Amino acid sequence: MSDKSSLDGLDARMLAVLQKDASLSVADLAERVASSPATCWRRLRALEADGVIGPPRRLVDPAAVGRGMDAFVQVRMKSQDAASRASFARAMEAESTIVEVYAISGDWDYLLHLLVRDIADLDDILMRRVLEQDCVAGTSTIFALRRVKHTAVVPV
Amino acid sequence: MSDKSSLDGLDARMLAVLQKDASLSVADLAERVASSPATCWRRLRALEADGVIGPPRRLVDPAAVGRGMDAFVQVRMKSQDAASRASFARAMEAESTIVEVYAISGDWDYLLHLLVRDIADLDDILMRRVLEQDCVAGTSTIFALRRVKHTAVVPV
DNA sequence: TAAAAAGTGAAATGCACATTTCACGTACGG
DNA sequence: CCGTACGTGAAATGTGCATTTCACTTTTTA
Repeated sequence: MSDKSSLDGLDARMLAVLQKDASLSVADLAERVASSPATCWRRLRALEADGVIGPPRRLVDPAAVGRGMDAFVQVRMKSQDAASRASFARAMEAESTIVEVYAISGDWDYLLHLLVRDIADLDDILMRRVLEQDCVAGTSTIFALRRVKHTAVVPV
Repeated sequence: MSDKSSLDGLDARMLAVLQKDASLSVADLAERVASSPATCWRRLRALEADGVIGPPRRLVDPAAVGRGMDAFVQVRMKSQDAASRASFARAMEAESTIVEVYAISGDWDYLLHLLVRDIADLDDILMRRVLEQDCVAGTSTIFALRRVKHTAVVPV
């Protein structure tokens, strides 16, 4: 897996299509990428087996379910020992509102991406799931005023 | 569309499943959420029609295609007039490596999320697509050392 | 240059699956 | 308390589609 050696032009074209719409039949996909159904079917299975693509998924529009606000929270830790990191990671996993967590370079230790209902919601989660952690020293919050661009498409 | 009034428990259960795996047949989905195929099929179509969910998609693992590095770039603008914003937005759309762009509160004007091959790649895009813009005053880059959590699942 | 290995595509196969129908239960408004 | 309107689910329907086979082409390697 993670074997990039086998990514040729056809794979790239297939991925470009499938990242945007995986509802097409193998035959339709084949036509779009100028290949045959049999070949596309085999490539598709190979991409799955190699872990390049996951199962088909239905992404939800956050705004349509009342989670229209993006918030980013930078976190500084008191200490960075293994126990603290593990406990912090566990806390992050437990909160579904926190959709992404990165360990980062620079002044802060972590960057969190949250999908919240409103500011009150954010405050609640910040208090209850982040600041409560005794390994956390402090945080800084950034609100998104607007989504200028938002895509789940990885460039191939 | 964006009509949250109609989101009941069954819809929520369906969304929870479909966000993770939309490969199931309507019959299998029905079983998972304790409902009937006919009802699930109708709800599914309604969720599509309301714009709550998009078409099925195959998400790509960035690391598996040589885009294993997440970078975040904060951008400050010289001015925030409509022309600058539009031209900046256009530049962001044009670069597929920049997967997310938010207009943000705080010291900076924009937050960019990039999926890059390596630091050289990031530097190249920063120079060519961001700093070259004459509406851009300055930037600050944050590297992700590690993905602690990463999900495309919007909490329902 | 020849033989082996890997990939391709047209066509055949069968079955799983979306979609519809219909009768029924339930909630709501007057 | 009754009628309308809406959501439900079991069962029937046809067909669209994944999957395989096989002969062929291209690439590799010795």
